[in-house]
Amino acid sequence: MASIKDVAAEAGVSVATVSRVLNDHPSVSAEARARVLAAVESLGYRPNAVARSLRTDQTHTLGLVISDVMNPYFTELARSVEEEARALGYSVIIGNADERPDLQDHHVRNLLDRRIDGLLVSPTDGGSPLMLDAARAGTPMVFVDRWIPGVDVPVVRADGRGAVRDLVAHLHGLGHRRLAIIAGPAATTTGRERVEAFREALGAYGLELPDAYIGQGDFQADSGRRVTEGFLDLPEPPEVVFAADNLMALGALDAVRARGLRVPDDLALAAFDDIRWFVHTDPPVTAIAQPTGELGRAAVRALVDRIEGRPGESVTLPARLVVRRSCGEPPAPSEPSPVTNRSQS
Amino acid sequence: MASIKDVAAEAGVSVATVSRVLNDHPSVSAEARARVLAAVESLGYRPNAVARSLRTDQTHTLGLVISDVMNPYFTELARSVEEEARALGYSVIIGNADERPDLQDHHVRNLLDRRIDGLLVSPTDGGSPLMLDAARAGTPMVFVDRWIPGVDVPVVRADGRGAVRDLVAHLHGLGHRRLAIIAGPAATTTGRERVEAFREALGAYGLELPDAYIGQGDFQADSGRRVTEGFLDLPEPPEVVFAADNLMALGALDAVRARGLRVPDDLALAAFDDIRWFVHTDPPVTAIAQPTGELGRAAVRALVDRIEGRPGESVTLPARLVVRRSCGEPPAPSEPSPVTNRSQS
DNA sequence: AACGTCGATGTAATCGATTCCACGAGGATC
DNA sequence: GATCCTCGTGGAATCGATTACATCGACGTT
Repeated sequence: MASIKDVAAEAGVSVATVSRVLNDHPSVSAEARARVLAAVESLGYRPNAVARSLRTDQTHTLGLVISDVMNPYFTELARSVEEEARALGYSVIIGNADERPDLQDHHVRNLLDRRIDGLLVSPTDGGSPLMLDAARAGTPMVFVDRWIPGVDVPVVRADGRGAVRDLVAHLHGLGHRRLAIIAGPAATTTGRERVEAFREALGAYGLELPDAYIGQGDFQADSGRRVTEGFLDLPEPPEVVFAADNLMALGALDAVRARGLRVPDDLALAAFDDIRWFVHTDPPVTAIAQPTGELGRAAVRALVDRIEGRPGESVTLPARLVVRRSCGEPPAPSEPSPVTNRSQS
Repeated sequence: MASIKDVAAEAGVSVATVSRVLNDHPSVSAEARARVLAAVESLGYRPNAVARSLRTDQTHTLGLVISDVMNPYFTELARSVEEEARALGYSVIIGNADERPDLQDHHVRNLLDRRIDGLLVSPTDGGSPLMLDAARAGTPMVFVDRWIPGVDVPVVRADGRGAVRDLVAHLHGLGHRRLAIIAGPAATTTGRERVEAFREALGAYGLELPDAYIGQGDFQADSGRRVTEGFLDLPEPPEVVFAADNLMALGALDAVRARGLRVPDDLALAAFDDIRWFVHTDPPVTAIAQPTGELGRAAVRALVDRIEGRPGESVTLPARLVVRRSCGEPPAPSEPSPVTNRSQS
């Protein structure tokens, strides 16, 4: 692979001049520039990003550590992050923690060793010493979706409180009174908050959230199945379960189906996180939709602001309820299929 | 951030000794080793991977360029790739081409600039000059899922021919005679092969695949919807559509639903790629399942073999048909729900 | 006692870029 | 005509590691 020296030799100039051409510094003669460019072309030269990074101490790379790539929500987040980063001249290295704190640490360490310019994290747990140290040491960092309280790092996330209230209103309106939740890990902010929001919203209707109706999940499908089975075995099973993420909702669907029961007749279901497939499940699932793409983009902007010396602000965007049929009663004409075109009728 | 010099100073030895300790070379005294380790600990020193890569000309990093992160099939592939790579001591940088050749080139260039040790590609098109050059220049490379004919690069993929034959047998057995396909881009091997396998399998039953029943899709949901609408508008619409990937199947489902029609009564549906959600769609979708995880792992092994100077072989694994209800008739007891437990009856 | 060997260590070159500094030529200024 | 910029350029230091080579003392062999 050709290096800058080869280009310099080919063009009959010094490496300094080649470098100047490549980084378009003003003081290079048109003639030298042309010769360098020709040499670059003929050798198929591409600057070595490793060497450049060593010298400039910038990698133009962002690290993104997400909790679970197999979760469509995070996939979409990752995609929007990469898009926005690319637009701003950065690339992204994704680390998948699979909801495991040890793996999360592995990736954070790896990214730090590679001297990424900044780190975007959706923490799996309450925060490992490693991550806290990195934040304290001044690594530009932004939390997205989930965060760690007490750390001075901007947070970009959705506030689901309003949407959860809407959901509970919807459920109450359908006559449901025994409402249960499949919670996420208590070590995560989203795990705790969604339970709290749910409890609060129930309170507004004079309803309780008994311990037996709080199932401990881990944001993975299997836990959703296990918890749902537990609910169904209760002497007085709930009428509705609210899964704190889409994978646990999938697990709940598995459990209900395995018993030969039906949603929503035997058990109603709602989920946090809306994904495309929820439109086509049997029945379509009522869900709380986050502005995922916007979150990813805002997080990148905040991080790049930090990296480039600007403040970098926290952002909170509202989530919204999308009513479908999994809690009972057809949505009336509340969600007509967007593709239906009745203009010619 | 502490460098090797700081460690050397703190331990009272030269940088060479520090480096020897870190790479556990034999000839270091126990005493020196202890002092270095203590200094490393107290400074929280971590070697700079950028500097190390520059010197050793290895990054211990694999590039993975996939066609579409939002496609669950590729997500699963990416996950297994990362897992196996990690086990072998490599990290992975993922580039998402979004089925766009220009984006694919962007990522390949970026990865090459970063001097990744090897490249895993699932090409979006017939092969850009950039990728062909890289292969010719000796960059360790392996194609996964899709490939480019005429390039001397190992290919790791699934052979769907047998499964497609099984599918056609199943459809024929259900009485379907007018079978259509939503094809992938002709520029991709999987795009072409699936059509060919389908046509061949039909031939075995004396059935034709007329041009009108070949819809041109691009592996994205929207194209599946568009093509399906076209099929439904035909004077003689097909009885079955076979989508060449899961996203186009999702689009087909959208189209059928938008018209107020039902699967499989009005139109039967089958898909290439099996994903978890297909169990819970309305109706559950009959699909061809690839051994995705095994493909990802085999691809990494082949690539690492190449990188480390061993041959690195092509691998072809069989896909298999998973019958559900989207083509008509309940699966009889052919696919009992795996969770159903009738031991106590 | 002289020599060779071996183990532990340090010095310095190197990887491929960027960038500070010095230098020479040419033009403007007085 | 001397002085001073400005512009274009090259030389060399630098980033943080790895590693070939040199050095030196201790020890074993004859």
